[in-house]
Amino acid sequence: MRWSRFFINTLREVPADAEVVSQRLMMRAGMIRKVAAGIYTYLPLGLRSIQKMEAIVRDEMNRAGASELLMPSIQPAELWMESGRWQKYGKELLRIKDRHDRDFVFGPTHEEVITDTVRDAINSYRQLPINLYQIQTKFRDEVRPRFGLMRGREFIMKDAYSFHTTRESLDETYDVMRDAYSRIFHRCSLDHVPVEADTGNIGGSASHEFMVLAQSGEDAVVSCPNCRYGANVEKATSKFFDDEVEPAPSEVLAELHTPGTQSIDDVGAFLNKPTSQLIKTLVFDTDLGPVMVLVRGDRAGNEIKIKNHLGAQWMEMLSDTRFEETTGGPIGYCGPVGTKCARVLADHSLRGRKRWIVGGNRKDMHYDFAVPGRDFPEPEFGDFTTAIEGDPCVRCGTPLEIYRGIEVGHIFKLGTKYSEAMQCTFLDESGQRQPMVMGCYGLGIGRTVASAIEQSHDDDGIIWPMPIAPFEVVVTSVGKDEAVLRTATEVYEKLKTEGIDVLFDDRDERPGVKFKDADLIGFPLRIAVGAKSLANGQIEWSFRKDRAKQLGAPDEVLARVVEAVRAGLS
RNA sequence: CGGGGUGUAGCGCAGUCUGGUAGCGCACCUGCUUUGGGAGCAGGGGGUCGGAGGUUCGAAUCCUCUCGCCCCGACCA
Repeated sequence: MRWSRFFINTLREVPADAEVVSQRLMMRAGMIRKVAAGIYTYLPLGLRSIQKMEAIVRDEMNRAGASELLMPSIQPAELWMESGRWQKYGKELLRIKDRHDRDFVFGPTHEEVITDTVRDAINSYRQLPINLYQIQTKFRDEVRPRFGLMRGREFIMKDAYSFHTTRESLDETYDVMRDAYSRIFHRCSLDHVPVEADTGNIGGSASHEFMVLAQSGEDAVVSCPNCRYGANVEKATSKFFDDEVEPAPSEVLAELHTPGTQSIDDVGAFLNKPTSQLIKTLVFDTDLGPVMVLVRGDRAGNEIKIKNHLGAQWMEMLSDTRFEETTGGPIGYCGPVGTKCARVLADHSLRGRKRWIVGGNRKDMHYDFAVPGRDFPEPEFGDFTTAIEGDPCVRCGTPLEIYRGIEVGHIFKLGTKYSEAMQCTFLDESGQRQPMVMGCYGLGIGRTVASAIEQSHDDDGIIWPMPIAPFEVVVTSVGKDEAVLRTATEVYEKLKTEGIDVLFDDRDERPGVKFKDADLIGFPLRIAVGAKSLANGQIEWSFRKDRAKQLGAPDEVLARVVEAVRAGLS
């Protein structure tokens, strides 16, 4: 491809709303263009990277034994009512009506359609297991889209769904898919880690997320440097720590006058105690009624863990306006003694605690020496806080590390949630009708490409991993000298013949402009043909990542570049 | 959904307070010079100032309504 005939529009100035590196560079390099909030055009350069990513994913999915199909992006509401998600999914689900006023959705995911497809086509255990995937545009009406392709509303996703007769069969496919995911990210040279995850809206039993490690990641993951335990902090458990437990110097519940101490830090400062010695009380409104959660004063409650423990459909922090009537005490002085909440939970870090300093449910008042079971109902203990750096690993006790990551893939063992709701069944060997056991496997195509940029760039632009670079090589002609143009053209043609993805920068531009553009777009390899070195029969080549220039005769450079591309692809 | 901002040329911005011929930089076009890391000079094209209504002799500017977008928070694969 010749640059002069290709559609590339690089920007010298940074669009004002670009927040993260990948978004800024993709916009500047002319890969994407924003059309509306969270909705982008993939310009030719960007599309090439997207398509290369898709090709890698297809290759690995096919290798893993999955069959590609393509489902509609517009789906009838009936299917979503059948699964129950028409009610449950919320505003993120884009609902639309057709001319007959019938309800449809623009698919954010495809469990319903695939389950509908499979239940019609498959009736016998002989036809199972089966694994189907598609690469397709989804729409999720995110509250706040941001970060370009990393959190768009419209995005391209690979989603696969597997159907089985048994959980063991699902486990096998799950492992095969997990390996396929690792291969995919490995092929893109992405520094990634699979972690245990919460199943969220999709549901199911086990689930892993694939995280690309990057500063700009929206998720935090814990990782054990010793045993490789990894988990999203939403989910991560750590051993409970039974640290410096103070004995209670009194056996009698005592009132503590604590004027003007709204926050846990205020109380700690007033009593001259570290907040870890205090107990923080959180109150949530849920569909099961108000729930009180007690955690160590220096820890943050983890709403996902709490919600999962309760089995609640919805849950949110109790609003200020309803606080007093619900708990019987003012905000800032809430505590379990005399509470109106039906259920009281406590984080397992409090299990061995002897001295409980808690809110008094009255303004400017706390209690000291409170005893669970005596002064307030014995709480339900469990893991209700978010793990932090240095917590002991749940498996081996080693201090955990915390990283930021971008969730590029998420795989789930769904079990029979959808197959039961939608009667997707098969007849087993004994003629018994059983629900199929399902798995589902998502992978964000655009997000993966963006995360590659987050991991690999410098001040001047993108540094593409070879397999997803829009072009593998750029040939830059320097100057209008006839011999230069002739040699550059020959080099370009020969690379094409070798099957290399090469862009020939044949524009009538100054060298500086061409080099800056090449660095910005980030072609892994560059060949520059200029009059000075050509006078000695030499041309120049360099890698984008270190820019170290090497000279050689054209045929020699060609051979080296072809070799470097092949090495970069394998 | 709550709070805060912002909308002026393809991109980045000034002008709005104090109403009076719509500006600057980048990009684009023409010419000359220049040519190994985003050139210089000269000339040029491009705007119903987000939209609707109002006040006024006169509105980018003041008033009312509306829409889009951005940031923070809450929420969420």
